[in-house]
Amino acid sequence: MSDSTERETNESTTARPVGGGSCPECGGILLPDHTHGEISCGDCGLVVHEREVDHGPEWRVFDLSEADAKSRVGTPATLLWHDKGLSTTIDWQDRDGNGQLLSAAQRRRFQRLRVWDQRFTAENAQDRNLRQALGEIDRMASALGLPQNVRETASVIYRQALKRDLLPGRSIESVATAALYAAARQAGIPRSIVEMASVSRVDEREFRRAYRYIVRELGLVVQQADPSQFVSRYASTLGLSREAEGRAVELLRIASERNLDSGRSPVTLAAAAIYAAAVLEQEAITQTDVASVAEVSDVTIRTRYKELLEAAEAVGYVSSDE
DNA sequence: CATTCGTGAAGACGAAT
DNA sequence: ATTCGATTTCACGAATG
Repeated sequence: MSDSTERETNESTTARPVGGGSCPECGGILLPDHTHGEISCGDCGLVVHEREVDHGPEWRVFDLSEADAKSRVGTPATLLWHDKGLSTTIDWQDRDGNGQLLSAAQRRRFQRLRVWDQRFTAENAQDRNLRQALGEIDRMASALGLPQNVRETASVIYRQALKRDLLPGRSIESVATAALYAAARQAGIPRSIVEMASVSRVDEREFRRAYRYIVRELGLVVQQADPSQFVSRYASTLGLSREAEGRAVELLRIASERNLDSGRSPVTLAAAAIYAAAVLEQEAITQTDVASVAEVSDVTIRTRYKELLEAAEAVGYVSSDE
């Protein structure tokens, strides 16, 4: 786990741009985005790392996802492999109930039956899995007010996790939550980890673990959430003015210029900026109010909002009084 | 009296060894 | 598996208004 793990609060991981290639999910053309150093599928919009995609005839992988990378060679037969053939219900031996060998014609016949048997059990199991997951994604997305396109992206991510056999050992619910969280961030309308956990049936810990896992294994590119994306939502539930909201965003911009945002949670920064902006606009809200809306502690707001104000003064955005 | 401020200790987490 | 560093939180008391 060297370079592909990305702290939620950190900058995006590096990826080398490349042209061509096809989407591992839907087979569409991959489009390089040079400004972000990432690649996305022109058809389904999935964002993937270049690192794990074909770069030529050589297979060269630098981290521990070698097995996954190799799994991309050859036909995608994962549909048939969901249980690794461990639960075959038709005996593999070409013998009848008395141990006699079957005739050639019967052997062929049973061979076909086996194939169909596996297809049915595999597809049914995956269908059930997918149906439940999609239902959960829909439910959580509604509760969080996330639009349809985010749900679709989440379902694409979930399908890929399912296809890549990432589900065993993890609950459907945790992966569904993780997929939705990632999709919301990719769409630029993030929800906080706490918000996700509050509508999910799994706790924060489990969902975070699943999220790390699928991001790493799927090579998902999820940019750092912009703190200002939380501002308008929190500001409006607090009943702040447009002016205060604008100031909060400006404070965040200044903070980011001075690298005050590295290593800090976007939610914390947003909360601090909102409070600082309210002070500047002389709108009466308490640290506790902001803390409860953003679901961070008031202590953290204290430590951050002063930093923001200092930075703003240094730039001359506000004078030292007020 | 409510709110804000300051501080030390503690928990959690990712990164590195 | 354990350590390390940074961030966030908790708990408390003092200051402010």
